[in-house]
This record gives sequence, structure tokens and C-alpha cells, in this order.
Amino acid sequence: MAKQAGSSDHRVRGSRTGRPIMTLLDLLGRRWSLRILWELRESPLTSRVLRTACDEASPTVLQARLTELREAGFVELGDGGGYGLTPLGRELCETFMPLHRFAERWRSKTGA
Amino acid sequence: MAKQAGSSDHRVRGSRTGRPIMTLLDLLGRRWSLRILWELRESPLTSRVLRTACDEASPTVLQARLTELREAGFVELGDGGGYGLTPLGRELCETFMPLHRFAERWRSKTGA
DNA sequence: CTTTCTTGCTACGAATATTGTAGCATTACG
DNA sequence: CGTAATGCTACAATATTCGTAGCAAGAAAG
Repeated sequence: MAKQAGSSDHRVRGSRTGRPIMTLLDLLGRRWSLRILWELRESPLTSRVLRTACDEASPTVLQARLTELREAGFVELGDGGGYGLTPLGRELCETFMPLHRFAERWRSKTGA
Repeated sequence: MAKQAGSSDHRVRGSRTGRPIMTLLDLLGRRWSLRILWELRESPLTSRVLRTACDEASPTVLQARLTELREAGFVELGDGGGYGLTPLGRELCETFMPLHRFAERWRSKTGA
């Protein structure tokens, strides 16, 4: 069994309405949240490798996001170390996976 | 024809790699970006109404995000005023629309 | 048991980003 | 004229993020 994040305090900033979509948009709208999920999409990564994958983002934020994502039930810390997606996290990741294709088309329309 | 945002400088923080998906994840990972797209999903809104919809977020950030989203080609300012999604923006919005259903299922698994 | 790795994680000052309040310039309506 | 909208900005207070350094614990090897 994988380690559980402290699931005590589940409040999320910006979710004043309580509507789950708002809570989710707020959580995903913090720096590195989307990126972390994206980098973990294929296989679990250790904290160091994940940091490298995320352009050497500071460990402070990474650790904070990782904790939040764990409390949300999207990410877990495996027994032998290394962060990976939970089944729920994998679902979420697949939900916005089409973003990849969209991004490619987007470039062709704007960036040249 | 709708007004164009200053499309001169198209750099985006965090996009050091140049991969469009990274640029997109970074842009969407800023505060209120996802929320703005979400609130505009049905119909254009004036800046004031949009602000109200976004929990009275400060006009400073809202204005900044709106400018970025306009430069990205996702949002436009209509002739008679009011912000709305471009066809491209609508596509993007639909891409992560399944997030709504996911959020509902998410609540039932965690929030109770 | 010490040395040498690696793991996850934290401290802390500096740099940025966001907030909250107030207000400007412009346009439209009477 | 006065009133009410629009998009947008200034600016100080606050919160978040960055960058660097390092700790404690575990595993592997000598």
C-alpha cells in the first residue's frame, strides 16, 4: 500500500462556492500542478527526476504541489519511493490529454 | 471585426523548451486562466460581469490574464465591448470540458 | 561501522505575482 | 449638464514562488 498524504485539512483556496469544478480549476491553476500531472503521465518519477523534468522548478513549490495533489487523491508516493499517479489521477490526466494535440494545432496557427 | 490584442511579443514564461504543450500548460497554470475560459464558455461577458463571476478577483490580474489569453488567440474583445472566446478558444474550452464531469465524480470519492 | 550514494523534504532571504481599493478616460443615454 | 456603464490602470500590502543550501533516513559497499 502506498503512503497516504495527511488528508485532514481539505480546504482549497478559491473554492469559496464549494462547487467541485471551481475547486478543481483552482487546484490545477496553481503553478506546476498541470505540469506535474503531465510529467507523471507515463510512469512514476522520483522527486529529483520530477524536478529535472519540470525545468528545475524550486523544490519548495514542487513539494507543496505534490502534497496538495496527494491530498486531492491524484498522486501517491510509492512504497519504494517515487511519485506516481493514482487511478483517479490517471483518469484526470487522460481528461486533459487532448490538450497535447490542441497545443500542436495552436502553434501552427499562432507561433509559426 | 473584433479588436486584436498586441500580438507583438509572444513569449510565455516557462516555455524554455519551446514545446507548445509546455507553453500551454504554463499559460493555463496561472491564476484565473482556466477560470476565465470556463466562465466565458457559454457567452461573452463584460469585464465587470466576468470579475463578479470570478469571485471578485482583482482587476489587475484579470486584466493581465485577459491580455495573455488574447495574445494567445483564445479570447477576443468584441466590437461593442465584452470578452468572448474565439473559435480557437472555444475549441480549447471544449477540450477540458470533461473536467466538469470528472470534478463531480471526484467530489463523491473524496469530499463526501 | 564508516563512507558514499540516493531518497523525500525543509529553511530562508530575495524576487515575483496577486490582492484590494481607488480611480481615470471614454462612450452612451437622458 | 449628470449619471451610468465600458475597458483599463496605479499602488501599497500581502501571498506565492524562486534559488540555494542543507538535513535526516535508508541502501549499498568496503
